[in-house]
Amino acid sequence: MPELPEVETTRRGIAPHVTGRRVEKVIVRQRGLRWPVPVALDRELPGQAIASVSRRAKYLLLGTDRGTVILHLGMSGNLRLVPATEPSGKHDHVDIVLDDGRALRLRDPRRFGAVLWTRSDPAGHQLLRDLGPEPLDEEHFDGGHLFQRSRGRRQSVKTFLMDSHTVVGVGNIYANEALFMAGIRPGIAAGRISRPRYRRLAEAVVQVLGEAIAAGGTTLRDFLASDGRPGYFAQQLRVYGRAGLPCPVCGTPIRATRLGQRSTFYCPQCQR
DNA sequence: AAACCTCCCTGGGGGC
DNA sequence: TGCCCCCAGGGAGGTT
Repeated sequence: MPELPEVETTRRGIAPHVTGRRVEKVIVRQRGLRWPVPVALDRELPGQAIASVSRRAKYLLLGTDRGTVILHLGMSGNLRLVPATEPSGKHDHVDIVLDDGRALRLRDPRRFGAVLWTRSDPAGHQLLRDLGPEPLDEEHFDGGHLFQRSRGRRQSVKTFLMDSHTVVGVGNIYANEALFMAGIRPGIAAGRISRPRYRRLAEAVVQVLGEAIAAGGTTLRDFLASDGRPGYFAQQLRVYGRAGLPCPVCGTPIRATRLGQRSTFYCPQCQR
């Protein structure tokens, strides 16, 4: 499941190979992703040089002089660099063919991903403009930010943390992990958590995302880095998917529950 | 406004 | 072996 670390792993993998390359053509085999892949992409991207590969939240942005490709991996997507002649598989929906004989290939079995094209500043795009701060941006994300934003909120702290208006890029896996590391029970009302505890939570978010990026992301089923290799962070998960197994700190069996329609895992001893 | 619900999609796994 | 049903999940968009 691509969360921020998986998208960042992908960005780092493709950036050196893609930056400065010219797009030869765009092949769209399946236009029906989360939103239809716009025809303007096939019309306007070919001939353009890719000037930058950046990330905002879980969106990858390929910048050119003429516009920006906005890419989202959804829940099951991966983006790999392959020889352009490599036969496409069933769920290989879009190829961006480069001038060196390689292609950026989007595979996304569940088709929750997106490939969009915008001619104007992507930061002002409807999908990006209302997003909260980047978790790895020390200037805008810290415990004080979480504390301030959560005042008066009665929703659970886990749901609050996964809301992209609070902070971007923290999906279900890393929300579970960060709350464990901070010793906070996921179901507690966001507005009732103290400033010091939010400082610990912000630190845990930064730590777990950093660890996951260092491990190349988490591969549960579909995620592959741009070179086709899986991420190895799944082996380091402390609570996610570990219902009934011993807590890595105290040995108490991990509990599973649901919050906001999402599977939730916590240690009843370590998290209060 | 905040909080909750629904929907998009496919493959894998469990039950029978 | 095969069928059916449920579940996973990001996040926009709608409803209460």
